Amino acid sequence: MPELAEVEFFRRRWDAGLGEAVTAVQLHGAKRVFRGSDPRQIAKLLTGKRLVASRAIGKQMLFSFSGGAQVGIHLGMSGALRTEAAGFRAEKHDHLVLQQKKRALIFRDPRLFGRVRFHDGKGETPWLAGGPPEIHSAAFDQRFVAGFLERHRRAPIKAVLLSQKGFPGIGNWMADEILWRAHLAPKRLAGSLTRAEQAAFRRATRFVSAAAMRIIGVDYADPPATWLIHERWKRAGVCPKHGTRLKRETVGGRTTAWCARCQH
DNA sequence: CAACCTGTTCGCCA
DNA sequence: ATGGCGAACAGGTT
Repeated sequence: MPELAEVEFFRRRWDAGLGEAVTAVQLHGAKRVFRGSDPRQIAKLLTGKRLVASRAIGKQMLFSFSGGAQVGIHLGMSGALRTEAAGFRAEKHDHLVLQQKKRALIFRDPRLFGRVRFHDGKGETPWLAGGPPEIHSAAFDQRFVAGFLERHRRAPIKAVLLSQKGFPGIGNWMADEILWRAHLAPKRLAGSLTRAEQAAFRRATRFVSAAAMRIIGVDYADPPATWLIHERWKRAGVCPKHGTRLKRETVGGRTTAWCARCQH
């Protein structure tokens, strides 16, 4: 499920434990999700520490603990965060459980594409350094977007929009939603956009991100019925605007749905 | 049973 | 060196 708005939703679920100490850490060690860090070190250094802050950068979440320890979580394709009552016993796909006095914070990921990283707090977390501007930030301006499109001018716009180095947090459904709203066919080469199209594209990217954060990020509510998301996975999905049957094809390596009448 | 999946990374090629 | 692309990863769902 996780694109930037879903990431925001899951991050907030763990915020229930802000200010409180971790009394015990349970993990299923040697799991793929811990690749790149030692899960036993995570357990050792988090026990007794308070969860003091959290934030998200694109699809990457960062949880900060007293003493400076940082846990980075990426939800991959099927990851989720939730809370359960204190004393919760980890089930099959629960790779990391942080017990607190009043609740348990749980990371579950059946498909194991997600990832848990750990940093002891000395200096910047290396896996976040030097990333692109967040979509909602002032630095995500026309110059940045035009420059990124130019750099990837020979790739389809859909593939470019999925690149986390240019559009942090955008995933497959948001990309289709953005291109539909910007009236751009997914196979258009990124370098072929006119200045006006570039501007519409950036506007749509910001709009879909902001609206999704508001709607899905807060309580996982449904986007308005006028959005493409409700039609794009249906076998016989139609354009919300005029009911034209949507096209479906693999573009940029992912299943892509678009309206040939709206998008050129 | 086969196909499909809201993501990333790797190796190959131009 | 840089950029584009297909395969691989894994398990659940349709």
